[in-house]
Amino acid sequence: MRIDLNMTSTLNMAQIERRLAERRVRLTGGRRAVVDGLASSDGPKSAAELHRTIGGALSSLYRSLAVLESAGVIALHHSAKGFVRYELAPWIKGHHHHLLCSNCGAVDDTEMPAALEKELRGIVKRIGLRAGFKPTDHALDIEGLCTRCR
Amino acid sequence: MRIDLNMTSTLNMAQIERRLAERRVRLTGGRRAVVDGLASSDGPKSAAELHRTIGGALSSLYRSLAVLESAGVIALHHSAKGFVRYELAPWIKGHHHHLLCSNCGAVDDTEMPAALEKELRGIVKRIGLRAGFKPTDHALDIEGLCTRCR
DNA sequence: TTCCTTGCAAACGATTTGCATTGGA
DNA sequence: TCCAATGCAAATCGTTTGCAAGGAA
Repeated sequence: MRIDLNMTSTLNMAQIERRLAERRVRLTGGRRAVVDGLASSDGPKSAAELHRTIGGALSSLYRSLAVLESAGVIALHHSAKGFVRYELAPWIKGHHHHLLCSNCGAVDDTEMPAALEKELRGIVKRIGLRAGFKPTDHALDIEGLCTRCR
Repeated sequence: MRIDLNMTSTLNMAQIERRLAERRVRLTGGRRAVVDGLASSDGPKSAAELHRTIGGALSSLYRSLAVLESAGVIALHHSAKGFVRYELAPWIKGHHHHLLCSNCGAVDDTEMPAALEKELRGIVKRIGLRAGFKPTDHALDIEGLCTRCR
């Protein structure tokens, strides 16, 4: 489920720039590299993976990630194996779920058809009612074998 | 080394003992304390939380966790905030999902009614078909406000 | 005895922080 | 100019490992 880089850089990049400007957060070279790196990815990327393509000081990368996260531009994802990965926030790349390959460790995004997503929201809502819990978000991780490994 | 014999079910404990015996893994005091600590919990516990009640050396606790995990008695859970928590394996406590409170950080287990769980399995299966992915397991984390915080 | 487990301390890897330097508005 | 961003090195945090001592079979 590859995100179209051009679409992201034309349509969404303007939104990202506006959001950062509103919060007086500068979109520096390093930060833009992070956004681009994540926008052109099939799924969430770890700090180390980003660092491999971006270069520069690791600490600066972490600082960029922290700034972008608190500005709501990127989100953290914790894989089943405990790896921390980063991805563009849902309002940019859309609500989606993750396919985790138990063989090769790959994490891929998957957008669900609206009907399925609606059904899932219904389930979440009903669980909330049952448990006296007020759901605001949900994350469905599916583990199994990816296209390449099965 | 404090050993708490507050086990949820003698039945489960017998199964656990049998499984460990089969694999020639000794159920020592420290390991039993881990199992008891997890059995008496409403949700997954972090190593630090377990250590607070169990005592002893932290490294021994981690070793107990590793042994029990490779014996299939406990499972790891990575919360949305990146905290690693441990819980009894699904074959002991049943398949369930997690309610994550975004206010107080609590993680609670929730077992879904069979009908809902079946519906969820259906969704997972259909996503797998769409993406050419062969699902073996799934994890649904619901974020929101718990009973106490909402 | 001979494994296996434990405790302690040191090592480790990922991430964070202090501080001096650089760079853009 | 001035404040924010960067690089580097040191510090920190959770977790793991080496090794010697303690216990059970």
